[in-house]
Amino acid sequence: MVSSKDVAKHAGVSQTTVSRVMNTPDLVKKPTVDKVMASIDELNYIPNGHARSLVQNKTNTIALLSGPLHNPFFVDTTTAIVNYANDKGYRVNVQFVNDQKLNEAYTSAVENKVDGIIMSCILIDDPIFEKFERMDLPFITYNRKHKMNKHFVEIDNFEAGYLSAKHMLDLGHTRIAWVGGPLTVSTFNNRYEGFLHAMKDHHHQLLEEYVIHTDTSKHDITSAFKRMMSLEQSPTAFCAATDSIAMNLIDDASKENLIVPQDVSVIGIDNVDLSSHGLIQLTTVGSISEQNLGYLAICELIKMIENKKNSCVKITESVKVFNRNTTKAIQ
Amino acid sequence: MVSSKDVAKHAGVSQTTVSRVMNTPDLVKKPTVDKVMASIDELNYIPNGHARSLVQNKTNTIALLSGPLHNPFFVDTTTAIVNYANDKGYRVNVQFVNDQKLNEAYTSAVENKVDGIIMSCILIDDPIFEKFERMDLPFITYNRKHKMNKHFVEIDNFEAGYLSAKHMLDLGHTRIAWVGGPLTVSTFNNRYEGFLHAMKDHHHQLLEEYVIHTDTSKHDITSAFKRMMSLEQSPTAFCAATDSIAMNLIDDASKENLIVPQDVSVIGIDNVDLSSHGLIQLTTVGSISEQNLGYLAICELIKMIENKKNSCVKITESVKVFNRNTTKAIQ
DNA sequence: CAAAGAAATGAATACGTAACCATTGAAGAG
DNA sequence: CTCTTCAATGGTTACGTATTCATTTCTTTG
Repeated sequence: MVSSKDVAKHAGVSQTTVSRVMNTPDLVKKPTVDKVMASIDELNYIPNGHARSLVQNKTNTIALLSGPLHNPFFVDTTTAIVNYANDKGYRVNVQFVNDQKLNEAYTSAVENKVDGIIMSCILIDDPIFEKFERMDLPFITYNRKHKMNKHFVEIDNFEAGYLSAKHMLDLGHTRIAWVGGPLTVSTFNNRYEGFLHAMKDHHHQLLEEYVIHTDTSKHDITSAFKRMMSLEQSPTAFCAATDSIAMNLIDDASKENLIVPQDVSVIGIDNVDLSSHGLIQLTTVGSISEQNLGYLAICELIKMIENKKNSCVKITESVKVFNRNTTKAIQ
Repeated sequence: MVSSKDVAKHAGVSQTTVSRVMNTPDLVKKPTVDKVMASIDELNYIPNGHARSLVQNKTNTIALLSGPLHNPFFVDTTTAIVNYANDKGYRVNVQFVNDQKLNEAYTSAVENKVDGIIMSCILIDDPIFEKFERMDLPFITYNRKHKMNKHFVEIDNFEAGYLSAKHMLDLGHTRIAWVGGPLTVSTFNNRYEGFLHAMKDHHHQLLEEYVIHTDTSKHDITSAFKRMMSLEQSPTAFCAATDSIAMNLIDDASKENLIVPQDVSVIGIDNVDLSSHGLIQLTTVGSISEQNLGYLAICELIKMIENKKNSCVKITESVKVFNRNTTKAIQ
């Protein structure tokens, strides 16, 4: 492996000068620069990023701990995050984390001395939160948040759940189901709370069988759908906690030869890019500004890294219903 | 920052012993291990991956240069690649590369001294290919391949294009269009060749206006679609070079109030996960084994890294038509 | 023309780890 | 009891860079 010392020898200068040519060429006389550059080309020299990181204590790398891409929400956020970070000169280490392998992911990120961590996957009372704070390692969560209520970007999840239920109630539905996720996650928790609150505000009694908190796996969602549809009084409307769940439900419905929205109405939350696709046209609740949460978060994270400002980020985007073709008034 | 030297001092041993406790604890007496571990816990010591990489010349990091995630093909492959690599103990640096920023992506990967590179985005006669070979840096391409015809995993693209056209011909279509991508990319090139060959084999004359090689952007595909549909004799069947293009075409059609497959038939290539979704049911051509190309590629890459075997990987998966609901016989 | 200051370069060092070689002490063989 | 072997540990160095400080050379100015 050819190092800056090799280049120095070849060019007849000191290693220091080679380093200067790479980083602060203004401090080096023109002919020297040319000489060194020639040697660099000839020897095919490529600086070693690890050596640099070691001495500078800066890696230009960010760890992204994302949810799985089969959820289109994470497709949108991952794209936004990686592209913005790359534009700003940061590499991104991506991991798709299920809640089990979380600790493994944390340590991998920390060992690698990343400059910052951006993640969706954090539990409400995850102990890692304090660790990061103690380590003075910039980090931010998007979509989910920690009970400490700091360093997050989210949509107004309570309001989203509320609007979701209200939309169905306004359409005259009375048999309204909730298909959500684990309540240990702030997102699902708050959306469900909003849903409940809307039902209560409209003096609407909620059947216990109409509420299922899945583990968000396709399999679990399908079995939830089947269980509800086999009830004597099956739901006519499904409020899904995410667009991903909504799309799974619609898939399930179509495989049972049910037509959406004629037979059942489905509404999601997130307003994922895919939801506006011609074939899908999912009615959903999403940010009014239509700003990508991942984008908002990575902007803030990079600000934190570069300004070293400790200002505490708390962003909650307002939401509205995007009325498309998967919900319909009951006749 | 607390280093192994600090731990050593705190535990009253040498730095060497601390290193041994971390890596080869069998060589250290039990009480010593315990003492050191206690210090590690107390001081909150975390080893520095860069220092390790520097001395070992091994980073446990792989660079993934993927196409953009709005193409569902790359959603599937990225998931497979990242998860498998993580399972095997490798971190993955992901970049979503457009063909312009390719060189930037290369150098970022090389500077970071990754253990290997896995990429989709390579042009047929990309000079980077030889560079990697000269550097003795393990790498593999998936989906696309280089003219050197080495280190790749692909489906039988020629056959895929052939079957795509044949499918439409068998359904009785005569006005068959091709919507593809840049011919500088092996994938598009070979698929188009296959398409042409099928047309020729069936003595079918191809109209020039029925062939458009887009830049694969949504905008470009839409304008291609509009251009063709405004022809006096517009196509009744679209062979799309990828599922992503096919789904865009279907989206365009629906926005012009055309019904697929009643008004126009559309077939894709890739058999992306999303294509079997209940709402989409895209007819497409894909690998018979239904193995994810990204998975196949990352397996091979890690073998190359760990065995240091120079065996030249060439995998071409056979294909078949997955007949779903977006194509229909002409009456 | 001398003094002072600025520009250009080099020598030495630190970053944190793993690996190599050296040393110590204990156990076993003859 | 001595010699050999082995287990356990420590001292030192290398990895490749950026940085600090020192030195040399050039330029400016009174």
